[in-house]
Amino acid sequence: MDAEARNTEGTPEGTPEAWRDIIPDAARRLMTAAVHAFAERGYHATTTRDIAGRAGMSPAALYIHYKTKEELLYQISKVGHRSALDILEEARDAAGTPAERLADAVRSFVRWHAEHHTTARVVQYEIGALAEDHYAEITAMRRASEGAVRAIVEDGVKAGDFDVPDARGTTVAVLSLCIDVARWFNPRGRSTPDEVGRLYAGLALRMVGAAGSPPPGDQGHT
Amino acid sequence: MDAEARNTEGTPEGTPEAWRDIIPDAARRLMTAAVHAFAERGYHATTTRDIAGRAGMSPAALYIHYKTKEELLYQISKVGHRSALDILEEARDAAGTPAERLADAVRSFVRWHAEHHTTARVVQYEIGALAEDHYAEITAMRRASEGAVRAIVEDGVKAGDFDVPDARGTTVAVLSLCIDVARWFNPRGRSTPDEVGRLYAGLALRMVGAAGSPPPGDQGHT
DNA sequence: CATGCCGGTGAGCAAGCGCTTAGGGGTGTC
DNA sequence: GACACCCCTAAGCGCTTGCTCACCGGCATG
Repeated sequence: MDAEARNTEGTPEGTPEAWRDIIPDAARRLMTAAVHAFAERGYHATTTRDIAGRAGMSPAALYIHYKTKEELLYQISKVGHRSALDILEEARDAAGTPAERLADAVRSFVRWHAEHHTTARVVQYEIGALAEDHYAEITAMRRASEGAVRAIVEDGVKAGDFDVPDARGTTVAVLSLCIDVARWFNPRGRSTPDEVGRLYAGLALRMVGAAGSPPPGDQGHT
Repeated sequence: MDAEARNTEGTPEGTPEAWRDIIPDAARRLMTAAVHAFAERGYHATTTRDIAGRAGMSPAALYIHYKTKEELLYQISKVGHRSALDILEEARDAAGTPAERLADAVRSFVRWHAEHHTTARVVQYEIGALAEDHYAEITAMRRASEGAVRAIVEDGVKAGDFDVPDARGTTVAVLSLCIDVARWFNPRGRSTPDEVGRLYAGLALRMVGAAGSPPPGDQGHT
């Protein structure tokens, strides 16, 4: 037995809302089956027989809805990155001080990575298995994500609210911190997605030297 | 062509010092070949023929020195985790204030992940492919790493130097930040391992609310 | 009832996988 | 020269892989 097989989900975590509109039903079932299989074992270690089996279908059924196994990964990556990017762009365009917008971005981005850590793991760690053109497309979305966060950070610097000598490096660090949640988060562990989100929002504010930011975890809606 | 194949190293990054004492020579050549192959394509996508080919040998030669492909991954994981753990424990046991020790830990831990990002990628992202007993052994070393960092953080809290409401969560965040360097670091990118290390040491000090910590990147030996 | 089509299956193909085995060439010892 | 030893190779075994293809039941339509 592989170590990854041990890493099973307590709850199947449901289906991200973004997948509701994937029809027909069989295509969606195959997609969620693929997400769980890819997250547990990795793309290359997952067989098309495994995916089809989880969806309660024969191996051949997969190819009625998807041209190849790689196309399945591509669709998952696209939907996942779209969700993540929406979160960050919404925070970037929201009203409020830079500190509020950064905290909001980190809180919801982290919460997404924790709640949908199965999807997030595939989205963040399996892109290397994409074909060249698909890889380029996804990379563009990732650059857009970084741009959204950097915009908030630079707003804060301009307003004099943040103290950041290296905006680009600090942005990478903040995003990196959020993304890595997908690697270690365990739904049966000590903290809920909400708790991690609030802790991390506070940590991010400290990282950018937000003036008078309270200790991490103390700010928020509690 | 896979996206991973695009992710080639400019310089082959040499061989971590820890591998000097792996003999015979052929075993070491196979090991470094495996590290590069695993880092580029992932464990499951790498074939034994590929590893042997990179080492300039026939596929069968691999099995003279290693029982299985998995044992190769296990040896790499063990050597890599040993190096990383040594770095953190050295910083934990060093003299100096908690702030100095934390900065030192983060700086050298990050530098290791950037300089040896090929090895680090395998060490951090392929452990799921280990067999059950090997996985357990490596997991113990990872817990020890977390313990070393938490010890420094708790020292700082006790001394009144740090302001950390959630020591365990903050420790996870700091370690997570460092580890993720292996995922995004690019030796042909904007920053050197040393620059990232210094930036991150400053960010970590801010995360723990170290009293009077200067802006990240400004402290250090410059 | 006949027809066409959508969404599915069972069987299987060519290729590639991890790993084994029989054997061979170079070197040191006597 | 005979021998043993180590390191390595050529060939290939048994199996799994991603994917295909001939076929079929259920259902709407005329």
